[in-house]
Amino acid sequence: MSSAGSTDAQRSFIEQARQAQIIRATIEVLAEQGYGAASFARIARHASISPALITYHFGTKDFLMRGVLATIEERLDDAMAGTDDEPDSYPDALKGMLERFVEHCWSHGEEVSAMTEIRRQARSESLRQAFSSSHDRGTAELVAFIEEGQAHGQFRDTDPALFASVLLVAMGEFSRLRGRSADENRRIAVEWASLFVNAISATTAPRDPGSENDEQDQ
Amino acid sequence: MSSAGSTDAQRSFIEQARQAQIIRATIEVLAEQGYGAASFARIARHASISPALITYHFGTKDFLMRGVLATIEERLDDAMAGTDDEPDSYPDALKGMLERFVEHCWSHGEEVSAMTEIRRQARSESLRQAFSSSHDRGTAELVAFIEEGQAHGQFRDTDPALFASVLLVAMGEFSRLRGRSADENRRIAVEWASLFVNAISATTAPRDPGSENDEQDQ
Amino acid sequence: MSSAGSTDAQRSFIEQARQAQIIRATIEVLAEQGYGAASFARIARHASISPALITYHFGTKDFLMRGVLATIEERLDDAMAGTDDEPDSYPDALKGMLERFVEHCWSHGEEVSAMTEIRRQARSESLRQAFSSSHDRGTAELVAFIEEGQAHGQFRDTDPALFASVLLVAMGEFSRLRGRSADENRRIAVEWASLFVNAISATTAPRDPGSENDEQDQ
Amino acid sequence: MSSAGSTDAQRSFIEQARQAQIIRATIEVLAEQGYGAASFARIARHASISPALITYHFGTKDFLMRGVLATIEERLDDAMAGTDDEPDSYPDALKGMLERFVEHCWSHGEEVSAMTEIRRQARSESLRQAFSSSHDRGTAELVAFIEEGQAHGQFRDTDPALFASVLLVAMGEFSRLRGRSADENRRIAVEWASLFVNAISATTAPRDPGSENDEQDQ
DNA sequence: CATGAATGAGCGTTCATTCAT
DNA sequence: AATGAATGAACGCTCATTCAT
Repeated sequence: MSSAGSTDAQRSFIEQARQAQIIRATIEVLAEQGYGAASFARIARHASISPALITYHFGTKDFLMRGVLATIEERLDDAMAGTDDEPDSYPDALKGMLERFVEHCWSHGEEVSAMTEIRRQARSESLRQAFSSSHDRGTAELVAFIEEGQAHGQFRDTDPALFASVLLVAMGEFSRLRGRSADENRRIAVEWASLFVNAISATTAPRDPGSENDEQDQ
Repeated sequence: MSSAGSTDAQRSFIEQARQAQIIRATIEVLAEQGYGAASFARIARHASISPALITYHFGTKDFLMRGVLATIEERLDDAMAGTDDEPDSYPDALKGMLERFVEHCWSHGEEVSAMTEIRRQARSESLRQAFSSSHDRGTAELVAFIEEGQAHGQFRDTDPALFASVLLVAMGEFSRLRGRSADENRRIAVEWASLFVNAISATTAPRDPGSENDEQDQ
Repeated sequence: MSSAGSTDAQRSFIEQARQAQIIRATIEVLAEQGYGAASFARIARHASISPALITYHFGTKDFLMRGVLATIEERLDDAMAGTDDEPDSYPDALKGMLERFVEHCWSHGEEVSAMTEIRRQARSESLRQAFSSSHDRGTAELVAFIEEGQAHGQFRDTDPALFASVLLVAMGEFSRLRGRSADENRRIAVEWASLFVNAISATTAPRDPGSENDEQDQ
Repeated sequence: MSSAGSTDAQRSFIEQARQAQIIRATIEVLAEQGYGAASFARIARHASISPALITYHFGTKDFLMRGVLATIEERLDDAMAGTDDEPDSYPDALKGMLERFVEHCWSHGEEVSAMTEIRRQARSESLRQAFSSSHDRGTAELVAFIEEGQAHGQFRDTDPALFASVLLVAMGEFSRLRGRSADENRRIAVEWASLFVNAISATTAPRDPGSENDEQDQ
């Protein structure tokens, strides 16, 4: 920690930088050309390095993809975490979450595309496990959230697991919806989010006076 | 050999039969093992023919996939066409359409899975065009239908193109939602369809004067 | 059998010819350059074909090596089989066997060298099995033969299994012993064979009158 | 760094220690996993060092193997040297030599295995030379010894060079003969040695006084 | 003295495609 | 109409070796 030698840190730095560079190149190739084109040769060409360097830093293609995946999911989780101030209602909370997701899709579109590519095509057991575990976790959180909202009468009485599945699928495909301008993108985001918020929100006399009390504890 | 007149027809018949056989085998391999495994060798083994025969009948892999696609889409279109008796309302019409779609997904699951596989993985320009053109056509029809429903006050006033896109994406991914029993599948189908019908249907007294205030807090 | 079409036979002929050619090339590379150099690329270059053609005909390197092995062992077994006229005594029978072996080593030296290379280096389970089964069979035959000779008092009372092992090892390495001329080779062969015949033959007054009767049933 | 005078010696010491360590690790990998697995990476992992360090100390793989070989042969030569007290007869001397060899094979089995691995697989010119020169030297010594024994009438009148070759080959392969227990090993060793002693010794009533005329009938 | 970083060559294998038959 | 034979390109991966530090 206090040792003068920067060798360790330096080495670590180089390795981390290389790994980050390779992961970035992999994401770009995945997003632009698809999983089928994401060979070591193409990724390496994209990063202006030798294909063997990828093996050197990641061992196998499987490890590379897992590294890519971990990076992407970490950033996505961060982006989805949201701010500290709690929204007033469950629908608002859902809306906020969806909008944060949309925001991240646009600011880090390549990552989401790449993640989708890996999910769709990866046949290795370890990758499938990685996906199914993160998918299950995401589904579980979403289901719990929906059930809470239903308990408060703010969400329609529909099957939470089904809605969660549909929503997650829609999120997985959202990056395809792209407008022609930033403004249009913004409008699309808002409408897209409200589409699902509407679909799940309780309908009859929603949010009208007299039922405000059920929003207090959220 | 026997009758000169039947040569042409015979050839044509044999050719069609072969192409159909190959397409069937391709669909099965795509659905069961994924695009990455759908090599000529595997398809040919599945059909008990020689790999060269696929090239002979389709020229390139791209043409094969386009042929597969055309076949699948044609059957899907037929299935979606519906009966002649018009439903009473636009929401009912939408619901009927979605249910026909779901029905087709289950009765021809392999085809829909295969179509999804091709859409996801195919990177050739011609296939992308094929997809985007059929997507555009589908979107256009759906948009027209939604606009009609909106004009009749039966559909909520949302962006028709966006809703169409979301719905088409959801349909493309629907085959993933699969329950554990036939009964559960039926329930899922009904809920899934009504989810989107609800999302687009005009709510009772939607947005009429007196409830405008519910948009204020977002 | 009587069908006019020669297609089947022809196809089979081409395939057999190619396989034989590849096996021959493999044997040559193995004998001249060793197992480590016996890559598909080098074998193919040696046979003036494409490396992929080896995979086409043999599937995997393991299958190729097993094919090579089967060919070599078949020819060796044929050569060792000997003639129909039985020798007079066990030592003579042993001597005849060893001389036939030596003869084959020189007329098919490359094959024996190649077999040795494969045996030494092959790490695949299937190849090891192939070798150990053929080795066990050879050992068993030899042991039985020695025990018979011992029972007739013509072989020295030594451990048959040990002698068999030593002899098999010596045979495996025999191809290294090579003189400078055909005559010298012939002399070496005779001396080499008699070395082991002497080592195992019963010493005290062998084959002198009075013990002739024990040679009758061999 | 501390004392200028010890730099040279220190370097030399460290260098020797490193080289010895690497050679040891190489021998172990060769004996346990075979030549094909003896890559720099594996050797280095076995020695808990970096692969580059091997190149640093030995330059090329060829030099490394030559170093390994020299070490092994030196130890083997030491072991074979025997004690100062001369045995009574040439057969006894041969027997003693073979038993010393066997002893070394068991106490330094890994080295002998490693040597065998290198001999079998190494194809570089320099290594072949190293082997053939040591082989020639061994043969020459053995031939001289046999000729001496023959001159004293204690060894059978057979080709000394051929016997030497056969014996050296048998020694090279001896490490394969391994029993299931220490006792069995001891028995095997004795029988193995006496097999060759018998094969070369003058036959009837050998070595006892008054039977020197027994060389007539062979 | 020692190593991490990096690479070009080579490995066995799969692939879509060509072509003579 | 159909296929076996054949190939070049590409794949993920390991290798011995180089070099800056």
